Amino acid sequence: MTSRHGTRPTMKDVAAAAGVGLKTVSRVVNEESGVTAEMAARVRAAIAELGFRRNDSARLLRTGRTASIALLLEDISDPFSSALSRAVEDRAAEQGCLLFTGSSAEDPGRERELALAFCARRVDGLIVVPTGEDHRYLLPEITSGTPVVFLDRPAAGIETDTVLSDNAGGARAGVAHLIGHGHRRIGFIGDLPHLHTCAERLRGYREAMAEAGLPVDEGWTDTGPTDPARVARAVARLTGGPRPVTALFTGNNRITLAALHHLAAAPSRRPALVGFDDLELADLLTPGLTVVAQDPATLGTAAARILFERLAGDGAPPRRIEVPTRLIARGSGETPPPTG
Amino acid sequence: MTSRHGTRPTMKDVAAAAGVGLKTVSRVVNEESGVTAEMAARVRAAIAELGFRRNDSARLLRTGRTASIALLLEDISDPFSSALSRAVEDRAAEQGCLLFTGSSAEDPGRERELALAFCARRVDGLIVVPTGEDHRYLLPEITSGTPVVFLDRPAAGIETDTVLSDNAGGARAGVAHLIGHGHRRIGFIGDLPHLHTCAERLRGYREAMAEAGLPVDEGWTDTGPTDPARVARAVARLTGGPRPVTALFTGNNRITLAALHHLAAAPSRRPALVGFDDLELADLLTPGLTVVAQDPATLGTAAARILFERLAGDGAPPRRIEVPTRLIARGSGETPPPTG
DNA sequence: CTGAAAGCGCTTACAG
DNA sequence: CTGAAAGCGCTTACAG
Repeated sequence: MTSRHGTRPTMKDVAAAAGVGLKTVSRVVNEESGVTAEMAARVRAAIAELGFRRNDSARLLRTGRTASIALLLEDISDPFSSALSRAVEDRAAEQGCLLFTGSSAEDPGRERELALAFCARRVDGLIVVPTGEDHRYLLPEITSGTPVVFLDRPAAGIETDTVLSDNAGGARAGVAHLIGHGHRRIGFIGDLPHLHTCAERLRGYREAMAEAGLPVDEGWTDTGPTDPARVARAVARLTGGPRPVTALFTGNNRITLAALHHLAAAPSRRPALVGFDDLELADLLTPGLTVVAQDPATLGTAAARILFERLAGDGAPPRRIEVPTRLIARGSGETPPPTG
Repeated sequence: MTSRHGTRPTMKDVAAAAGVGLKTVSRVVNEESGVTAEMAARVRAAIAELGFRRNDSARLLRTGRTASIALLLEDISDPFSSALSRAVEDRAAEQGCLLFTGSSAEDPGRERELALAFCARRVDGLIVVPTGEDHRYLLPEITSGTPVVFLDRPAAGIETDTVLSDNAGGARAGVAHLIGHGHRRIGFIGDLPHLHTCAERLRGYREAMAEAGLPVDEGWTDTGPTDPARVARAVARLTGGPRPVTALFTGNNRITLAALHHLAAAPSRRPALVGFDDLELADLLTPGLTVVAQDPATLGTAAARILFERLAGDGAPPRRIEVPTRLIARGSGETPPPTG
């Protein structure tokens, strides 16, 4: 191997070393037929001697594809996001595609910047867990032929393929579960109300209450930033006072976490609790945490499948897929309200 | 915007539309100086009209960089991996680099395939959490000028930059903590013993025992695949029989998890427990889980920093960085052994 | 200030 | 079977 540090041999170098034409090298590298054994051997020897490895970026420029897709998440370090990521990666690998990942950190400006950077690289397709409230900036990219699939939340301002959890249905089932265990005064703590997921889960809460003929007190719902202190205040407010709620529905994993921490620190009588999103040690808590679990593997797989169908030429109108959630009863949602 | 579906305008198209030379378009797009305001305006109008967006992949082919790095993990959906990923992504973003991520799924063949695929794309650099036992396949890539940093575990067969947790020191501190609380018979359950992390943590265990003058019984250490059933058997064996251990040190997050599940199901007297790696709800368990926590943010940041220093021309000999761990006492590691 | 030519490392389309 | 030419979309180096 005679490659100098920092200088990679090219097909041209291989061709010169083997004393053949460039195209013959290309044929051998790509295992195309129609090269005599003797020629192929000479080329292979030169490849080994020079330590040649094809530059796929150059190859793909000519080909017109990049054999890569991008996944834009809120935060890759969040368990839900990383589970999505693994599912998307596995589908991409099946298609011979590499995966870019990026975290918007809930910043719409960063989301836009990253999405456009991926498009500028000409990724074959883009999957976005959106944060921003206006995605029209992606319209030119989509029109130009870069398929975009929205995941977990719908796009705002454009019609595109979308894969969502059954947020309203899941929340409805979770709240109905609490009602089924005798609760009448149930609180809802969510994150930012303008986010689709929060709005839908709140809708599910209201539907379950309405279906059971239960009134919803003005003060029983509390939405705002996912800040532990704010969630703690909300829990304290809803479960305190003269007529406290007897059960809580928490709108996502981080809110559930913050609520659990607050409740653990305040050893007064605990409300029943059902949380949206599963947590890793949920079954080992005392009581076990009852959750409405999302299915990130199915969500990610569905988004990737649609993307690759679009890449294969599927030109049907935008699709919207809703993935079911699953109620997992473990104890915290099955405690009855205090008698009297 | 007149771009037809699937056909993107190029600089050539813009040049033709604006009636200027290609290089003038390039100058405007790259905000180079030396273009008259009138020319620039004409170009900008054409860009807007055609919906032109520079193809960065083509640009980077000419430039010789790809402004992308790759992070090869064991499994992006693992919390430790995804935390590393976020840290690396943030450092990459500071450098204007996009990030490829890939999961080897503990398959050395897959690791090799992915690593070489990233190199074939000519990523500017590669960070690898290795699974395989021989990394000499990366030697030609490194020689050719692609810097590689190993993270969490060292490379086998090549000298490269490496960023590790203080595995032995962390385990030693965890086991010493148990000894400090009166335990004399302490078990160690790890994953595959040929993995550097497992070997080092086992070494730390032995050192702590030796430092305290305590013998280590042959049967007190148990290593093998991270399979919940195997871990459960190990826990049952170590904590059962006529002379059970009174405390356990578990070698990583998944083993701790499996051990906790087994102990929760077997309501006999619980051994004291310290686990390597922190878990999200660890503080809410009863008792709280005492852990030796790694610092994935610092690990990922350190690996990325070294990589970018190499890219900036640092030619010093390979470095090895060790990141400290932190003992977090929460209850499970502070229970004394049964008296008598 | 402006632009035609050559080239990044490959593949495509086409002759011999 | 083999290879010279042209081109992917851009930048670099160099004239005008």
